Amino acid sequence: MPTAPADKNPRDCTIADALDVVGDRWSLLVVRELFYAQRRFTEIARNTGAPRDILTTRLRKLVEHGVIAREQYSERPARYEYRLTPAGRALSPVLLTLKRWGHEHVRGGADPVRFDHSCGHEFVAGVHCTACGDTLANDQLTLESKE
Amino acid sequence: MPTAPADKNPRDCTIADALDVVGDRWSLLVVRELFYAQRRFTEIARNTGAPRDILTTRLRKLVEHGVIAREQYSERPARYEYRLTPAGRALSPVLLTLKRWGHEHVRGGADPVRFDHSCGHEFVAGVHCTACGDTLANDQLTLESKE
DNA sequence: TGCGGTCGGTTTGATTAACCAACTCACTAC
DNA sequence: GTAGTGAGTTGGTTAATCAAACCGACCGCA
Repeated sequence: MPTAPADKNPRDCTIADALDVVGDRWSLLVVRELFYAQRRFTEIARNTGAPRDILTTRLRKLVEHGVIAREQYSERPARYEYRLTPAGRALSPVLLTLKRWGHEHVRGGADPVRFDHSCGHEFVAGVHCTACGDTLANDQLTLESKE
Repeated sequence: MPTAPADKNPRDCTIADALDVVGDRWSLLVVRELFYAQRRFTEIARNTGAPRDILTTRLRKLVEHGVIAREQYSERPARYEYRLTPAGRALSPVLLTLKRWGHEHVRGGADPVRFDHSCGHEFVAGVHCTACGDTLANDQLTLESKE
């Protein structure tokens, strides 16, 4: 990866922007559950392990940032479920690259959860340049900070 | 955040494993700085905005998990710097997908930091299946949980 | 010999957030 | 009418966070 000039204040950076929204212990696990089509508060709480009050604040924050949407599925009693918005669905590359990293560099052995790709093989995420299609290798990126 | 709340992670999942290591507000920003070759405590503190004491605990945790290494670069006075290990370098796909998401779904407008790929175009990260090479599209993944 | 500055932290003390258990409210089903 | 469920709230406690000050070992300069 590229090198950057030493600035004096925290960087103006879209990685930081992304982390402001999903850079805590629970948010990405909530998004994971919604990818698994677990849309209900209680299911999400159970599958993530997040305390219920924290989950409440995280869900609100994610709704506020347009990552998920809260929809009523029952009038009486009032019951709600959560769904990914397009912005939320766009997080799949982040989850898939994290999954691979967690598998290869945190946990050894077999991954307890496998995704199969429509090509017939297990899905393992790789990253490529959307312009030329080449898989990313070391030292191929140059920083172009804009003034 | 440092301590994972007593094994409350009901889903056995390598995404959660990854987040146990880098799923807090500062860790990925630290890794970002190391990608930018900012290796010193003071530089990392300045460029991330992390409080110095928090940075101390995060750096120790990342060393502990093998993401970064602490190396002495001066005997007297004793001075240290941090470097990415191969595991740390393997986080680039996570940072690049987060960067794209932050740009497209959190901040509008131009990305303040651009990477240029060796192909001559701006680098925008895409995700593909490492088996067949196809770019990921919706509804191509099937869950294969193993019991 | 003294003065200012750097580096890599640690300490302090106040604020904030996370956590957990128990509780509510509005129902449904028995 | 008792039990259970879903989606949260509430209260009390612990733990993490933060900004700012402090520290020790140097280094450069005069």
